[in-house]
Amino acid sequence: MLKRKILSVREQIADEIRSDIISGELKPDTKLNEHQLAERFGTSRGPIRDVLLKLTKEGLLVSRNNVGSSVSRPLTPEIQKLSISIRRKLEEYAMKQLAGKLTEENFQHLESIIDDMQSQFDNQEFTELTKSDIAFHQYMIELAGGEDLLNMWYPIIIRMRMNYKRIESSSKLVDEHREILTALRTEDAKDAISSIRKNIK
Amino acid sequence: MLKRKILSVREQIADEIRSDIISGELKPDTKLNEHQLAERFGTSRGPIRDVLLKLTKEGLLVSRNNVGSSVSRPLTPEIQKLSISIRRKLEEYAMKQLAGKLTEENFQHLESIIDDMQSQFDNQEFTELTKSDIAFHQYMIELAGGEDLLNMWYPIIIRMRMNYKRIESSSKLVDEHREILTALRTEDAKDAISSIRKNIK
DNA sequence: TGAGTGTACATTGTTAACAATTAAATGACA
DNA sequence: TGTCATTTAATTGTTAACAATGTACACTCA
Repeated sequence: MLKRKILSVREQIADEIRSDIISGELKPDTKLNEHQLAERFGTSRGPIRDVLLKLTKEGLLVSRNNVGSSVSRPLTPEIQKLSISIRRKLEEYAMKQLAGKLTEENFQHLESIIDDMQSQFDNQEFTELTKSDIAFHQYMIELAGGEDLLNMWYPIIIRMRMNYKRIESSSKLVDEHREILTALRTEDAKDAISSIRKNIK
Repeated sequence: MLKRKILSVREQIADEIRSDIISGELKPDTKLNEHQLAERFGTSRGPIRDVLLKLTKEGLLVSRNNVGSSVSRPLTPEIQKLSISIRRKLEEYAMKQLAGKLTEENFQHLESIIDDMQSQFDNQEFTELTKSDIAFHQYMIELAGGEDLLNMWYPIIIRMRMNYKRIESSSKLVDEHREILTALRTEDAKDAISSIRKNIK
């Protein structure tokens, strides 16, 4: 049985603003007005401030005291490259922990995400596809290292996605993820690691 | 001339709670009560909530909806090891950027931090010493990669410091930092990288 | 006795009014 | 006309009251 995750109001608001940023709907340097956001989501400014603080800590926003929050600029190519190498290290670690250790329930969950990805790709819903991609890796990260690993991983990957274009140019993405699952079924971590290496670039 | 940094009320509160956590005064699993904290710092609960959210994003606290925040447990040895290797990657990157490129003003600032460290070590003020240690590296990280690099680096190092004991057992710490500065004066990044490698363990 | 239910309390979540700060617009003066 | 001071408006920061939620304890009933 698939357990439905309950999201708090603030988490839902955060998700929506995150989507707007990685989809490019909110462009870099756009200033976010607390009052306007409160109106848009039908809440007071309190929860909005919480969300802005959270997104700032994730690197998606830049905040200045008494001035406000605005959308971050994309990473420089150097930092982007560094981020990729760090993401690799984190996910290779996760693969090593998980290889041959996933339950059937885990596989089912991951496969259902891949199914989502397939239909999102077919329908050219690239923002949703990006979110599914993140969800897939996030699920494994959490399984492998819990909240601590997630706390290291998440800000890095979410920030990288701000200048993510590859997803529109390649149809191999879904296959790559199927390959990761196949590799994880074996005890040997080497296959898993090489499959994740292929996927992260 | 040394510019004095102005800290907002919330930043000061965050600093103090951070200190309490890395010093061990606030032990793992201790629950933080918003009302009590508000009273302690003479503010309302609003700013306190902001701080708790920030520290949660840094990994020092764990929060559950409608329940509250409590101090995180130390990292497992595996994750700690992984954190060290990532921190190395980040700081080696910084060294590569900075070698031979620091201004005299930069050196002065870093040397003044080392002086602080020396006197804190002499007076056995280990919590303050840890904070100076962080400040030293943080200054370089910010110079090398700005806010983006800092956002990746900070949660990792601050979380690691929760189980930091080495600082009490070694007197080489101050010397190691002097060596880093010496290495940074040369153009060749290799010395800088090897000196930072020695320091991070 | 003990599983389940209900109630009271403590704590977090939300709201709207108010204060403080910043950025923009206005006007005075050289 | 251009620069600087002053005022004004918009925005963020803070507060305290109120609402919603979760926890702990007492109670019921088999």
